[in-house]
Amino acid sequence: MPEFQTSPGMRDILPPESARWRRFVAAFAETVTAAGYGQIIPPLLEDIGVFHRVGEATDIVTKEMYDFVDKGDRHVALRPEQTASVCRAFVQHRPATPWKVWYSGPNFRYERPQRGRYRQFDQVGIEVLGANDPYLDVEVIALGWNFFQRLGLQQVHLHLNSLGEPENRQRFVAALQEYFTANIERLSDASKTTLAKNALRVLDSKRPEDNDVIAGAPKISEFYSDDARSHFDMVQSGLQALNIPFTLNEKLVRGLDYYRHTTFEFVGGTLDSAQNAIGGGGRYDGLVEDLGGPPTGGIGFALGLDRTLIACDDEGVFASTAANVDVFVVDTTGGLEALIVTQQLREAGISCDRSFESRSMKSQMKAADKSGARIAIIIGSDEVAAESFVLRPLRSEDQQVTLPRNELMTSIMKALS
RNA sequence: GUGGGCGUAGCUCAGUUGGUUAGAGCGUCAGUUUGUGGUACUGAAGGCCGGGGGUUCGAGACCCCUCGCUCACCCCA
Repeated sequence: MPEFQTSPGMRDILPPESARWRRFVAAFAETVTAAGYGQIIPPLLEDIGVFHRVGEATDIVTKEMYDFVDKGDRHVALRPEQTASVCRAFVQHRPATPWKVWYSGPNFRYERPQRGRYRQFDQVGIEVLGANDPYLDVEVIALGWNFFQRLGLQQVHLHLNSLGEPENRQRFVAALQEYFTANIERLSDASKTTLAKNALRVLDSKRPEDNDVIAGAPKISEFYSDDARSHFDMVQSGLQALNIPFTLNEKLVRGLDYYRHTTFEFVGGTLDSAQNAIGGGGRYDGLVEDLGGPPTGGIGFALGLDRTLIACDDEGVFASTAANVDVFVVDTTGGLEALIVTQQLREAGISCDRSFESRSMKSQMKAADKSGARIAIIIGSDEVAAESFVLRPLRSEDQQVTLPRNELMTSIMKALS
């Protein structure tokens, strides 16, 4: 074991996996920029109040934040998620609405790591601020859906719920509180603790002994106002119009307190572990106001990179690919020829690589093969003397040819085209 | 934070009831006469057996502690 290793829950993303990450983010960026979303790059660090304001009763904010006091006595925290930062940015800069943005990058939560759950984990996501149209909810969900399709995922399930308006939600929570309190002896010990903090979250319990009690609990749908119900109806009919399948799930309460109306979660079909939620989001009207801004509707989602890639692996799609170059330069005269030729090729926009440390030709040819290059340029003492070079195809049966050095660039361009 | 499993070469793993210089495959590097890859053969490098302490004549194997990974709870992406 080396003396130093990555901190728990944090890891190095090495090639070729890192290239896959880049392609993932690029695919996401293309999907959402094509829908009019611009990128926001918020800081990793925020005043801790930004996060406190949005989730007083959640573990994410109360127990899992990486927070510290900086040299200027500011109490700051590494962001545990990006929605709060986006809303803070909205309040700070007051862009024209509707403000449609996307982001990608790492977030930090101090949790016990396990597969698909890391202390530093990457998410991509979108947020829209300043519009309440239920069809916007549908657009947002559809963009997430489209992205999964684009990756090639076939077994993603969309779970959908509505938490109604704040007042509906409050009455619902009160009813839950009353119900669970009346049945408290039937709850698991862990759920009793949860109940004391947040009755809503008891619905999330995965402990089998809680199943019966939860099944008999009040339903949020019994508490919807007319507006909440019609908003939700429009979301559902919009999804149906787009042929996006979904499952209504009244137990879907989400982890953060700021959600109103529509909430949804994307679940990987092949993942049966506890980390099967690959993405989720919802409407959070009121969050901007909590951060000191005007009343502003908002909706968005975040997708976990790791979990989505795990789902990709399980389905055998969006595979990791090795970095390849087009040309490999073999130089047995000491390396200066390779130095010059690779420079020329790169200036011409042709990807190429070479060996170092004057290895044997055989060794360099092996490296050429492994590099994925389609052609090798071979330069030995004969070629230097004759001002020529050997162009050897590596992926076809074609014979290698010896050509004058001044035809190097044109012949390679031709061979690659 | 709570509980279970695991921790041997870069990677995947073997290591018999504790017994002498710790093994394999893959990978890496080098060779298989003359300047040429993918196959084959040969060889080499590479391990304080996660770390610390203990039991023992003797520990990779047993015990304790610790660190890390992993699974479940919890939480959530």
